[in-house]
Amino acid sequence: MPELPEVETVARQLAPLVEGRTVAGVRLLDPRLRNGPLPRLTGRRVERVGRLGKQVMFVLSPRPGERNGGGLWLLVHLRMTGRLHWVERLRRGEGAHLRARFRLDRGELLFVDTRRFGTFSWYRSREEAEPVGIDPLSSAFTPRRLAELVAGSRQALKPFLLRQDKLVGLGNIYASEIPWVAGLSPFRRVGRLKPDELRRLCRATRRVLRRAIDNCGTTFSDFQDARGVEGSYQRFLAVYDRAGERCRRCGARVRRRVQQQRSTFWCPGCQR
DNA sequence: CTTTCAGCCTGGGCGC
DNA sequence: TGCGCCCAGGCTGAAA
Repeated sequence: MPELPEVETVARQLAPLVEGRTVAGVRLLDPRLRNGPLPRLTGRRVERVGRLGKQVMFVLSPRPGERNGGGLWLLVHLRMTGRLHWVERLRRGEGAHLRARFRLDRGELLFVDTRRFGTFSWYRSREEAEPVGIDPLSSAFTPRRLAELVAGSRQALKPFLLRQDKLVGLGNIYASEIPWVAGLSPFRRVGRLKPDELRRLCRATRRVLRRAIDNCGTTFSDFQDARGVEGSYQRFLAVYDRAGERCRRCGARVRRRVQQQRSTFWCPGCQR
């Protein structure tokens, strides 16, 4: 479920609970999580918890006493239903869909994932871990840069926004919300957007994401952040999951259409 | 380059 | 209550 704001929320809430802690033990309960032998984590200190694209990033110290050993960048991709949950100690009833446990010197970090799409990956440097797409909240994301990304592309706006090799972090909800805020139709060919429209798109992207982060993300059925608290951005959703309802801006009926196998929501009245 | 399709999983909601 | 279908905040690889 998580897109950039939800992942950012998880990382921010996990950071004070986990940073500075030392890994005391790891148990992978789902063999699908391994796309290779996981390096030894025991004894490493969690230096930092953050977000890299749509993934939660754990920067781990070298193992004490290990020769030539360096730091480790562990990325957790939550995909659709993954959740990272910090607990003082595992209680009964928390075992459902538990896929991995990271025991710390205080508390425990649980990875829970109903649909089992989530993945772990690890790298030896920040550069290696860095995604190719641009982070829309970074200073590199400008109308000018956006113009370069869309140059010559015939792709429709909404599918384009989902491309992680161009922009990292957007998913199906925000890829519908952003065009609404920008007043652009999700079916517009991105290569044909005018400079003024690209500026609006750029600004809308940042505004939507910032506001979503300020509200701890969007919560539907199964998203919970690190403490089990829910986000509240869903009350700001203008079009997503609102097919048939009135557009707050122009009063027209919001519509839904399947675009590249995924639901797109938009207002035909004010998105051009 | 772009789109479509199937697949990876599990569960909730709906109509009958 | 049960069954079959559709839906789901992500992504990949193969094929058209």
